[in-house]
Amino acid sequence: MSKVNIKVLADQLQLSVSTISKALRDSYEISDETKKKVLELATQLNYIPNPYASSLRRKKSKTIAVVLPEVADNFFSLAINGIQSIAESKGYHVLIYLSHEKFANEKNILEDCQSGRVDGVLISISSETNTAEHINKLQNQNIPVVFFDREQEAIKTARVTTNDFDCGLMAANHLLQKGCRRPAFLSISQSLPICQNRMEGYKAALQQAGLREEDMQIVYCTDNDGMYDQVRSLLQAADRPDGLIASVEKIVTPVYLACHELNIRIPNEVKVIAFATLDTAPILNPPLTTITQPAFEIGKAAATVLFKGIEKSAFDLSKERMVIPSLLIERESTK
Amino acid sequence: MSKVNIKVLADQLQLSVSTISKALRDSYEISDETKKKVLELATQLNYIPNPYASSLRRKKSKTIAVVLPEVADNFFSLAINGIQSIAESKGYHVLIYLSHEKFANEKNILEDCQSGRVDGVLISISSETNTAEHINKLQNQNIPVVFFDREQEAIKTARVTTNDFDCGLMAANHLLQKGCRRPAFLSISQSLPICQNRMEGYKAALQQAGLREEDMQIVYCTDNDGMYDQVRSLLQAADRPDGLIASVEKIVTPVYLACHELNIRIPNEVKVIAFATLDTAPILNPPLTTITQPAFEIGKAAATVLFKGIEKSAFDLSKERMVIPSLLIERESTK
DNA sequence: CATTTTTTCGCAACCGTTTTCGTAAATAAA
DNA sequence: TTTATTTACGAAAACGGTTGCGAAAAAATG
Repeated sequence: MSKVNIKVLADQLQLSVSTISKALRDSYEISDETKKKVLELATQLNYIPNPYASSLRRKKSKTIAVVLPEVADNFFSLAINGIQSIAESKGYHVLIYLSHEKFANEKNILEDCQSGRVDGVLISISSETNTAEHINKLQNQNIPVVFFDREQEAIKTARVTTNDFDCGLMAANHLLQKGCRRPAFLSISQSLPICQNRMEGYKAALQQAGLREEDMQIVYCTDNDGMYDQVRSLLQAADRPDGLIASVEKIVTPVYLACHELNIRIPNEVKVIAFATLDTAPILNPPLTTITQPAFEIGKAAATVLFKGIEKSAFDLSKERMVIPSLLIERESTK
Repeated sequence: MSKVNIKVLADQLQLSVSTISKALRDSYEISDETKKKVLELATQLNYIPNPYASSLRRKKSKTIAVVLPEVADNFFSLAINGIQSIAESKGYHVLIYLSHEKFANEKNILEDCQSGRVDGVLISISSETNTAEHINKLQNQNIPVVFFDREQEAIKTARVTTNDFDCGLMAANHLLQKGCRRPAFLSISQSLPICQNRMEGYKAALQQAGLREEDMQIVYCTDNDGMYDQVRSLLQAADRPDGLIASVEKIVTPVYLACHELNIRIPNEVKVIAFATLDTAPILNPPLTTITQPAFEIGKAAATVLFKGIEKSAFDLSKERMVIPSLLIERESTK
């Protein structure tokens, strides 16, 4: 209701609008005396500057966009936490956009990001995304983009990921070491580097162990709803695997449910390891061995490097590539 | 780099800036012919309007704020999903702010929201919040505020919650019916209505069953990190409860861990029921009986009513009070 | 053909803040 | 005292759209 802006302050203090503005920004051009008067009246009248007017003039929005496939996922919500913590400390605001794993959505979102609404973009691409143009367009507008976790390989910019290949290797080796002879790999996308790299690690481990390519089972659970059925039929097959690697968190519940349903005991009949940051992992039945990604740290690191790109446009993001290792936490599901 | 704005379009088409603007907004004042030309050039040059310039003039930001205690919680992330789905359909953008359960943070956030940055606010208050002024200030600036889940009772505005009292009653009755004689209630706040209401339901149920006030055990787990220890010492006490009601999701893991650690079997020695939207509930050890809140629907409903308040300022939010019931899903933990 | 109405567009103010530049007064240097 | 410099402020033009109003041209009406 009050609509108190700089003009109101100026009128009441018999000063010019520009003087008020400078006083509020603590300019050297203004005397300490008037600065104090301005500050006092400002707090008294509860003056709050209009960010959009400021953005318009300064061409800085003090806002970043976070684009992700979904938010109901522990990895992503922890990453948001990390991002938010950095953004807050920098005085930035965070817009959240969800692609719901659809390329078309992601494209629309990035298009909007070209408007000047945001100073930079943090993105974890959708599982459908396998082209780069829509991201390139953003970069052409001089809007820095940083990938976290799910990157698009063709784009030259900073990325913060975890050691996916190594973890794929570790996960598979862990299963082999625990006695699995035919572990399967459950993926959600043929294009996502995280899935591909984890899978390559899996393949490498199996190869080193002397298994042939045709003995490796890789199942793509692309359909979110059909996941349970896919896992179920995999476990009902004659040559069913004796180990499962869930490449992302959301595969865990279908896997456990299918095993319970089919009376397949974990870890006796099938061992399970999952890439997940589930905090319920230790209380599952049985407790789940996880490759736990440092989601919070990834978010923080990605935001930190993004702000470097935002704050000095000379900064070359394309050289930045940070890998924060995940941890294998052994629990009952692979005992 | 391109910096294509309305002026560029105007120059290239030998038209005035205002004509371009009106054409883009499909004004009746502009002929179909020129509209077409403008649209064509606009798409050709990849013109994207500056939202802040528009916001400044029209005094509409097409943006809402979502203020919540934390995002790494299934309830809240699902609620965000619901909110986002409505916002997206309305062409609105969503700013996320986290209070981390601190009143001071929440206050700062809401202060910023008075700037004109957002057209409305959806909030689930922090567990520390027990005053109303900071929210009132927002309303005085004519910025509609809607509560979801965690409301502040002194504020007159719309709220979307679940049937907390009934669920507290249901939860306690369920335990009683399953044979518990001394169920305890685990809360996180003395001021949050959700906790209070659920607790009142619990008390009512126990009273109806003939238990006296002094036989009711109510434990406040306010410290996030100390939760495990608190639960542990509760379970080590001589008069330890034979049933536990976790009033919020994040209490679940500490409870299960403490029980496992102390070798207290669920449900034989202690039955557990929790307010939670955990999708891992069915695969916990043992599967967890939950009061499952309709988080997504609450988010959707809250956003929907907020937009009513935003779109017509005549709309009286204070009368809106929607209660979306939760579901008791029985599983092994209370068998 | 004169007059009224409609169609189509441009001018200019405006949203609230920032910033360049000019200038009067105060102070310092000559 | 005169000149140079510093201090402290104001006027006005941005930033990129939006919108009320006026007006010329075209169409409709009498």
